[in-house]
Amino acid sequence: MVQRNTWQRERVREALAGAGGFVSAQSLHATLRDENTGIGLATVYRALAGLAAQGDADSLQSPEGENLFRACETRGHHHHLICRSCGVAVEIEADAVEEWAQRTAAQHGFSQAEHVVDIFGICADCAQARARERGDE
Amino acid sequence: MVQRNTWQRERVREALAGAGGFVSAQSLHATLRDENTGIGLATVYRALAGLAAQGDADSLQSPEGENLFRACETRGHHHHLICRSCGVAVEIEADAVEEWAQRTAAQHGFSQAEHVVDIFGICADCAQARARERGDE
DNA sequence: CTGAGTTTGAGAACGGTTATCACTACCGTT
DNA sequence: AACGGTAGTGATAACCGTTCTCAAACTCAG
Repeated sequence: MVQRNTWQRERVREALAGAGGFVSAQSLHATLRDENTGIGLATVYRALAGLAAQGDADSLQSPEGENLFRACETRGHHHHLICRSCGVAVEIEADAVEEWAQRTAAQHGFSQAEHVVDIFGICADCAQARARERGDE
Repeated sequence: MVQRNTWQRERVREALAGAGGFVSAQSLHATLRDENTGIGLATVYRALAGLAAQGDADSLQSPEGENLFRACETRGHHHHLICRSCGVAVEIEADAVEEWAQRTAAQHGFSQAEHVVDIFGICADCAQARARERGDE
């Protein structure tokens, strides 16, 4: 099986890179649809799965159960600080946490430890925007 | 709105406590169905959501996107070390991680930080069981 | 250019979760 | 103990994100 290059895959890669933060496959598909590319939803899912598999994209589950993807600058293992409001994500490295996870797993006799460490919050911009809106509720 | 006590909710609570590790709403429903309780799926979901809301149960998303629930001994915020193979879960406290999460969020201007920190691995028992099976692959 | 074989895209299928709604059962009041 | 307002229940449909299906289109080595 030889992987072939198609313009669709390339567009998905571009769209992902252009998104900036984490985006769902659905919204990525919507974006591409707006550009009249006619790319199918299934293709977007396939492309994203491929990108994630080769490490060009990072994926995580949102609290709502959606899979979110992001083009990753930092190859390899790292974590994210994600804005619940606008989706912007900051890549964070946490050697201390890596170490803690391994140590904790070992202490309890667990092997092959993997961990999920992500922080969700409201970024400074969104916090300001919200402060301005205050007064409705 | 006054919360009423029903035997269904009680059965869900018992079943959850009896499960030991993390279980999905679906499998909990299946278990209860096997006992000829006739409890509906919707009721199981409602009961679990209620338990989770009052802090009597803890929920997390499995990598497959299911919501898993577990009766929690430790009230309040804590994390889990979960066996990928048998589902058994160990409650872990990680003040250092809490602190790290808050600090990291603050450093990047994020507020209202929540975090997801869970470790998945293979527990000692399952690791042994697997070692015994080795030779197939 | 040609042909084998991968990829695509529309829609169906799927699995988990939530909403709907008529009916039931809980529980404070009488 | 009977009553009645109302929260809870359960069968089913609706929903939503994701994956599968399959004929047609496209890619690329030869």
